[in-house]
Amino acid sequence: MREGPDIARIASLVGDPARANMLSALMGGTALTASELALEAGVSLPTASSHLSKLMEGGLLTLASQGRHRYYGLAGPQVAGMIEAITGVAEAVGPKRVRPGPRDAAMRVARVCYDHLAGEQAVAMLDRLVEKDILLRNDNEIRLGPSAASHFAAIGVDIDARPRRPVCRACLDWSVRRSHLAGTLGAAILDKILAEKWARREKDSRAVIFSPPGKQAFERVFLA
Amino acid sequence: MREGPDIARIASLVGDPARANMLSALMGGTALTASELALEAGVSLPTASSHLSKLMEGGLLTLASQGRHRYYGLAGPQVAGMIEAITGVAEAVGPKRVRPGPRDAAMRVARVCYDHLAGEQAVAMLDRLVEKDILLRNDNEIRLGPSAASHFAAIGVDIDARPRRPVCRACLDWSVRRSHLAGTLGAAILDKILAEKWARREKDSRAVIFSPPGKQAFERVFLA
DNA sequence: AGAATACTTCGATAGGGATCAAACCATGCG
DNA sequence: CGCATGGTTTGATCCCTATCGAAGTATTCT
Repeated sequence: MREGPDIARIASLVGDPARANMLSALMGGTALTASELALEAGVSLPTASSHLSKLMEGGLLTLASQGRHRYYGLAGPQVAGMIEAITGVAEAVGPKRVRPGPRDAAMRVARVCYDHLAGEQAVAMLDRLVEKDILLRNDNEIRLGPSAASHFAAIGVDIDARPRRPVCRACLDWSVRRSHLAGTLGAAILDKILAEKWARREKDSRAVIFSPPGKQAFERVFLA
Repeated sequence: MREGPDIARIASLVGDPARANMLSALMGGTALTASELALEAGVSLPTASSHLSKLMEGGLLTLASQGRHRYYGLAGPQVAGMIEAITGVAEAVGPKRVRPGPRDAAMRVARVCYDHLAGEQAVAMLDRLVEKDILLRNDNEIRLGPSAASHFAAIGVDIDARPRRPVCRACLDWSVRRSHLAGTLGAAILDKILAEKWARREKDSRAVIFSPPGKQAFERVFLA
């Protein structure tokens, strides 16, 4: 018998599909609420809550209460590194590499990340917004630039005046490994894209499909 | 719902105590047989066998058949890295740091690693043997030096002439994070230590306790 | 060939944990 | 204050899997 650090305990925490999904969702560095995580994991709220207590007790998560919202986040970079390592092995040994079908390709280009846009398009958009000093970025912190208010007003995107969660947030893109824009502004932009019918959501998938004219419009507004 | 690499599957493989113990035991880089791993994990042979098939199927292990012996080893450095990462988190969040009792201290000094000696004493011994060119070490590969035969004959340790497993092998020490000597030679030396009654095994523990004169004898023979 | 060793498969059991519905707290809004 | 919303707790169900004994297979030793 072998003692030492209880590695089985930690691994079994990650070993449940629901919890694994939650942890993956948190890999972006963005803290999420219990409901969001329940949605992400595909389980009911009580089940998610139970899982979250276990992850908390296991020391894998931190909790930040803001009013009636409780934001769960990864406990630290060491935990993130562990998830990374496990993900790496899973990718390597998972020869279930069904050839990336059209939907997977579409997912890389643009998809929904809970309430905002992710994928290559979203990464490019954030790059451009920072380049034009509309947003000011300092590592993972993103703030509105001086011209942000007028800019977003001009293109018809509402900036939440008194938001309950951050307006801007960097969220690490799973496929591109670079950040895209989350937060209420990210959500508002996705709303705009869907409202203008520049793109539609694929049924039962997170993929977001741009129509040809929609793509042009999006690029003119956000990538110009 | 979230797709991507099946991280829960991999994590749950590590998440069982028996399997976690096996994987920890294999972290030294030394491939072990099913019986050895069963012993290490504290389960019966059939149970161990079942776990090993699962680990194999999960792609975490490799199998090298040598006659009626089947040596299981970690599938590669990526897997080892993952175990390392999990171990790191487990150590960090495990505030169960009961102050190291006397048995734990003894474990650090000297303990049994299946059939050979591990711990500070064992690490020091390997260092000294390499320093004196009795063993020749190249990273994780250890060979007998020219004077090895006469040296070990002189101190009464038999070197297996036609061994079924390697005579020398580097095994990473859990507590010291440096290598000690495994293989048939490592086993023969442990035999010698116990036969000469320089030390005794603690009951129900891997700790090895040297008597004061035994310690002197050991140091004269192996650390001089 | 026969005995012994190393290991796996089969079968049955038992226990743990994941799940959800419903009831229960807590915070914010009007 | 009440009502709605976000979250947790409780309780009951059910499936999954870890476990071991016993029997089966393979390889080496004599």
